[in-house]
Amino acid sequence: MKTPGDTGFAFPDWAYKPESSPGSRQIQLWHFILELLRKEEYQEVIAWQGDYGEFVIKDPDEVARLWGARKCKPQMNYDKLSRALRYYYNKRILHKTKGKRFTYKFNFNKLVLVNYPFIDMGSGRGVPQSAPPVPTGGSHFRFPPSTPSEVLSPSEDLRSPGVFSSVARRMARGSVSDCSDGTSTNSELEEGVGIEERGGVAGPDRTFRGLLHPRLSHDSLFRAYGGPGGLGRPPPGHRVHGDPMSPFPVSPLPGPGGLLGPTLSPAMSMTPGSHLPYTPSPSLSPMLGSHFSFNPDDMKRYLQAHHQSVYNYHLSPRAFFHYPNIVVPQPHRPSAAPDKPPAAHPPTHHHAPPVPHSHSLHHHHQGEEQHPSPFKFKLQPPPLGRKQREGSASSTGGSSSSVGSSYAASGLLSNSSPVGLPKIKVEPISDMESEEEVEVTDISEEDEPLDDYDDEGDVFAPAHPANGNAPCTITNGGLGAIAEDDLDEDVFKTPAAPTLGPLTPTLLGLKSEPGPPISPGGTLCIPLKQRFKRRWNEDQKMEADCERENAEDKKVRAEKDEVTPTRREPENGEGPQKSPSLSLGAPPPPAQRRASSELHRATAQLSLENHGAC
DNA sequence: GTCGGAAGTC
DNA sequence: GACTTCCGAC
Repeated sequence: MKTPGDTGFAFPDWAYKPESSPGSRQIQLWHFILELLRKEEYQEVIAWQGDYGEFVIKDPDEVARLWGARKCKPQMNYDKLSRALRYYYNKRILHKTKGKRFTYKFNFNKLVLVNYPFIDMGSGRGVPQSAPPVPTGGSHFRFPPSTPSEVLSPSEDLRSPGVFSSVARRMARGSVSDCSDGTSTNSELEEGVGIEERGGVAGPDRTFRGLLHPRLSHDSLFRAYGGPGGLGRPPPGHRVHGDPMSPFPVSPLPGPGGLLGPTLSPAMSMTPGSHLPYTPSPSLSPMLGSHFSFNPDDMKRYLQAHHQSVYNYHLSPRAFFHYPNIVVPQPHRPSAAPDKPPAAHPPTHHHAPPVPHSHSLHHHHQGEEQHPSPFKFKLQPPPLGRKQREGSASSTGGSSSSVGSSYAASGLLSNSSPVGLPKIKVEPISDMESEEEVEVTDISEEDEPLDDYDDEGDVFAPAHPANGNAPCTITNGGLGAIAEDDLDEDVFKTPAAPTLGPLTPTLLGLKSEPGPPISPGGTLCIPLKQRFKRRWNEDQKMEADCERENAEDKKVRAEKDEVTPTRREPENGEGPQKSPSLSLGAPPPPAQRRASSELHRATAQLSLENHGAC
């Protein structure tokens, strides 16, 4: 059985520290697992096994019990604990080793990133105090050296908590539970770290500093990996080509028996293909060559890229908006570099300027649609939603390739997309607006010709004053969501039944445009033109009827006139007093009615000219 | 044994 | 947010 000391399977100290659990003041399960893994006394309970980062829970019940003790959950059992572990799957912190019972594998990529939310990326986000140094600017990201003697002086060896294996050995004692005393969530580990740090660096960011001794230069730190030739060259025997299991284009981790040995975090190499769906970054493409570089800039770029891959499981453009210089290659990894637009990504583009943050991009997007995006995106299009699939099936244009090309060409889901491009769902700012967006899309598809898509606006939406582009404006977040799996179906599908409510104004404004608007009172407000037309039809019909009646009337009158020739006078006098159209029961003489119709017609025309609409 | 949804807790 | 609890499905 391997012990952390034997195998070197030990994580950096930050990984064991509860405060390195972002967003949680309590110890997290993966921390606890690491904690157990590093303690020899629990080797019979849980231990590293197999591939790097892989561990097996030898005694599930005991692990559950320990976990329950730590969390003061006496009812804890392996079923529950394993459920918690399974939640790590989605977080890419852990994954299951299939076919091996009780065997899991850490994804160090994720752990690094979780604990290195570092990359400032211009967002102003600070590095957590508990986080180790990160490869930004003057900081030197450091993975644990293989042995203290390789890199560190004896004093450094003693002081640097970065020498994980030695630390781990010394740490492997004491209680696991913090439930009883409540004084420490990581008692013995913190104790150990504290011991070291008492002799070394203290302070709120002691871990950070502790991991990066001031005396350690970048060169000295990475020469261990770079070999005698300095940076960029692996030592003899070191694997040169990218380890598919490694987060690095060329793994800093040697294989078993490699030069660096297992003192590197066991999980560093962990997550292969499924978690590394692409070559870290084309901007690192020089690293794909025959030498590996731990150049901090390269590291930074790598980690930036990987930051995306891990945090954004499906290369959501939402995140790439933060790092627009990152071009995500298509699956054919080796050709990633040639895929790059040379002009946009010259080799000298390594030292990319600070990438604009999402906010600035947002701004940019809103105000400068006419300008081609300076950012080069090469993102896979989101999976087609149902509606999209149906649409593409029925239409000749809008192939999936055009989706991709539209993404790649503009870098933004630009409204300047030519007709024929697939209609792009724009993620709303809120769920509520999502509903609106769906409506907008539906409307535009069904009721509006493409010509009506607003070239000036941000979305494909009918150019209608009631539309109101505000909710349709693409935000960086909104755009990003296009590629989000979880949104794909929801966003693209046609809502079963539009729910009125807060959406009503927008919906009505959009949907009702072709039809008659609804008056505030709820009655249909028939357009004036239509009303006059109806009136005209009525008049025409009435006129025909009246002429028929008139014929009979004449006949009757002729008969009556023979008897009472003066009876018609008063009847004629009633005519002007009654509108012929309002007095259907007693129609005026034809001439009068004709004059009335003419009057109506003239009135209608006049009204049409004077009034625009209802 | 493993998985993941759902609801609940803190 | 990070589990915990329960549970049905495979």
